[in-house]
Amino acid sequence: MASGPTGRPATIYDVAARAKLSIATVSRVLQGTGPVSEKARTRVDQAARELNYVPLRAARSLAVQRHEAHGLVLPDLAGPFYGDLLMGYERWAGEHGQSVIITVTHGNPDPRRTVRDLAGRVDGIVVHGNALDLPTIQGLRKADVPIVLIARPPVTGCDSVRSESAASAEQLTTRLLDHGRTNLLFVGDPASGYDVSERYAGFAKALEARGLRVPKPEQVPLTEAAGTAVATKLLTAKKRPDGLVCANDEIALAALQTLLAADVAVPEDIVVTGWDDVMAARYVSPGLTTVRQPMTELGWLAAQRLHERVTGERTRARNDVLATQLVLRDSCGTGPGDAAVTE
Amino acid sequence: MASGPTGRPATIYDVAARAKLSIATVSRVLQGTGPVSEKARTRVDQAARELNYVPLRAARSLAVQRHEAHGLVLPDLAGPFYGDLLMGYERWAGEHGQSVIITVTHGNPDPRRTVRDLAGRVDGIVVHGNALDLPTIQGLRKADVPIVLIARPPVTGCDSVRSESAASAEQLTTRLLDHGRTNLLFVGDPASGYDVSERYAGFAKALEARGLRVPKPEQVPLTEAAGTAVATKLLTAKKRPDGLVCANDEIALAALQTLLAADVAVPEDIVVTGWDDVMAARYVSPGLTTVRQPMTELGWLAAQRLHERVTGERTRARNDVLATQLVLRDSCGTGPGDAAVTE
DNA sequence: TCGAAAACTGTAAGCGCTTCCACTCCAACC
DNA sequence: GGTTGGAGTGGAAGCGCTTACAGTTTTCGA
Repeated sequence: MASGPTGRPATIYDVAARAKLSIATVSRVLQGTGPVSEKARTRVDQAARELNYVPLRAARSLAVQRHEAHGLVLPDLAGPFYGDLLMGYERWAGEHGQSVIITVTHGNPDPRRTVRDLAGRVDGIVVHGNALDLPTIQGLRKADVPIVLIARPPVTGCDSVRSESAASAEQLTTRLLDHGRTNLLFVGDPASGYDVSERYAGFAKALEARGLRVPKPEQVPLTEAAGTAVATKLLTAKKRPDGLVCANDEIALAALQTLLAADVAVPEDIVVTGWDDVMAARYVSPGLTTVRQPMTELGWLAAQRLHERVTGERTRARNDVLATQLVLRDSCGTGPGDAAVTE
Repeated sequence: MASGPTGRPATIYDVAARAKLSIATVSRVLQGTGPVSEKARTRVDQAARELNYVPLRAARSLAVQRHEAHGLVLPDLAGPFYGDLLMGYERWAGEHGQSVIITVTHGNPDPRRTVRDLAGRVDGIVVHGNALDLPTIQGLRKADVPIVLIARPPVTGCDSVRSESAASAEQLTTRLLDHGRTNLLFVGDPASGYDVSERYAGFAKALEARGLRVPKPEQVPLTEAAGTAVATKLLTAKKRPDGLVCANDEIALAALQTLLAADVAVPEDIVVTGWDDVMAARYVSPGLTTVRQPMTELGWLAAQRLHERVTGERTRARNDVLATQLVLRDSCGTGPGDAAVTE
């Protein structure tokens, strides 16, 4: 039997009737709240099983004023790291009985409306990068929606978690300078995200520390196509840079490939670095020097922070910054051999 | 002002009071149902904005007996293709006003309970691969939960979508045989998933068609570590295979790398093929011959199929099979040069 | 000018759960 | 033997929304 007497899905009333108990007792058995006799417990369990009873969460949510669900708003889902982020998030959520509802804003005609709708079915929202603009986030705050930001500058009243970017970019750049590079180019648009802007800031800081002029970044999207295009352009440039500090691995890999195909020696003529440590970074040769972010931990932590906010166990905003890891491979010309930090 | 008069979030009553209208009219304005005067519309819109009103979805779900949400149950989130699958799914769902709730079963102590809970908050469920065992799926069917299966053999009463596997595996294997390979090994455990078992079946069929003995598969997990291990073992084997047909790119890439590091020539001494066409497959050299699955379309289609079921616009089960694409690169020794199908 | 239909609005009855409160037992204690 | 109190249970009031139905006003044709 798949349903209640009316043919529609079984409700708590059907279970109560079958167990010859009140719905109050059924609820107590099913939720494990309040005292119930052993007899009641078995009768309810059996009735529920026989009726294939599935409690309607909407009714419970309405009654307890809690959804036990988190909203996760991402700009996109392309690339490997969103998977890791999600994995970390889902792990925490799953272990703590929270559902995760994901929403992608890229390509969405009306993100504000979508997110408002989302807010109505979750206890709090996590926003990654520029999935949402600031006014929208502030609008949610006004409606008292708990919010956690990932890879975004802190906003009053919101928690945030991100991975450290500027210092590692500076460290990476300094390392290239130490090994004799004099004409570095940053590839990737700092405006495409807070984390990217921080990477450029670190890059710039390293140059400034040496009293070097800071070149304008190559403001291209963070895609393989852009990497190919930039590298191609450089092949015919008058004064070619001797190093590319790329905003992510996609750019770096495509550029690297393009340079090699044109018989430019990497790392001898040009060094190339990326960011993210995607799988392909380990498989190209020369191996791509890059920076690994703890995406899984980031997701895990964001879930935890949001839950603290939802339950009210913490009210002061927190801004966490997780450490990244410089991964030295051959593409930067300083090899893992003399590495300060290796993988 | 962020909330109703009581300090708690604003409800439809608060909006109605502020707009000096009944909640019925407010509902009609907000949902765009029924006739409403222009004056009412503006008054409601303004009141809602001033109160930062966020409709509680749980209440609506309860009233309309519909969640407007899909559940997506995945075994895992590691690897790049879940991202693509999700992207496709989310795209369809987003365009049709459906929320997506994801659940990962791998590592979950009590998947049945988790999924039962999920069933209470969605209109239907999509299950990928062996995220759930058959009894659990049948249990959901008994409770009249619409179900769509991805990468699974069809189940009575459920829709399914998957990508073609056996024929492309056969085609790939045949190609290797055509080019003189005589001792192929299938690497990856067919028991790890229906799609993998199909790949092995296609591999076997190609061999049988030539009257060749079908070797037992190397029953290892679909990971880089396994690829490395298998390759390492082969290095010292008495009779080394002259080709590895790997169940996925992870295995293939790791094996390829290991062989090259040991000075085994690929493709001359051993050919290697993978499955999935991950990004790294394009960046290794020799490029990895592999099979590309339309993951995004798979997700997109699954969402559509589920929705058809939920709305009842279709009641007969459908089993869709999407075409895959053989991607020939240098690792299989037959190069893109003489390719029947290229990328 | 009247009447019927159309346009608009409000009342109230749910949707399926949780939980406060009241009530009934019955064992344990003075 | 009466009192207390805890365990177990049921009645009933919501939670915030949608919508059938009824009521009121407006419009428009005859």
